[in-house]
Amino acid sequence: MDARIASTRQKIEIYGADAGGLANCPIRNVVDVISGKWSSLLLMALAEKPYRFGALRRLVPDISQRMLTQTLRDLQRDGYVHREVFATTPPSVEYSLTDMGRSMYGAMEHLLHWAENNYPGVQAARRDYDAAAA
Amino acid sequence: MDARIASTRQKIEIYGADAGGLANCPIRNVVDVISGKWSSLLLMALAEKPYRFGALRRLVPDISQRMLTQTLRDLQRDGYVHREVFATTPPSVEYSLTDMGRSMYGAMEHLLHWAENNYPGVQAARRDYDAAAA
DNA sequence: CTGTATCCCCTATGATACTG
DNA sequence: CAGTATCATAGGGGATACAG
Repeated sequence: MDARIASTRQKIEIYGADAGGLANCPIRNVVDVISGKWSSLLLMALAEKPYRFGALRRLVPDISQRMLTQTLRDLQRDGYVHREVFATTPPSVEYSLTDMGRSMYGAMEHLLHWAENNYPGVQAARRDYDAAAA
Repeated sequence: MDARIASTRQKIEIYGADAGGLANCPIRNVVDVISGKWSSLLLMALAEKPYRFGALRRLVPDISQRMLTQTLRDLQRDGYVHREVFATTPPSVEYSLTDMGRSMYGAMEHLLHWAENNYPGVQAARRDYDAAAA
């Protein structure tokens, strides 16, 4: 048997069923964060340069304040985003990618680019599927 | 202004706010599918070789039949997975990656590998964050 | 300016039972 | 074997109001 097959099967079995179920699956733990409704957009923004809270809000106009706060906190908790408070009046807070955040973004960037370049193909497949179903 | 910044800002503004909101965002449309609870695991499996329905079920033991069916159908609809029915008795169905599926998986693979290799760092960041909060 | 605190809804997922 | 149908549930996400 191909070693790669055994390897992947093992990974799936390990992370799929046993202790803690998927809770301990690295893939799940990382993908979960970037799969939030706003995470990829915010990571894209912060990959360019640091932004303040209000600036991010303007950049992603239809995000609610609650979700902006929460998504940033989640990204910070996992070590992707650094939060720095400046004791100005009124206070300002700047968000930026950590080294780990940049590293992770470098890995997910491939997928984002694929999405942009191949979206027409996905749309076409979807149309075909829906047409066949009708 | 850096052209890359303008480019990304434009993307975010385009996909963030206007016609249809995020509904027409390529990134969202692609990431949504792979961000399902089981999608990445199933894509990993099918990237190795084609599998039959029951085999996938055994490979990912804690997926419900309902979710296996639905996830596979979603992946098929977007053109990542091919579904082939064999007129045996009882009938058997084989799932495999399409060319587009393999292409997409090649792009997301970077992230999956990053996750496996850097999960300890994420866990550490999480511990630190939680410890500081307590 | 940068958040928290509530309330509410909707969708994703699960459990179970049934079918060609 | 490979699904579909139905019911139930938890949590993600939005709207709004309040606070340091």
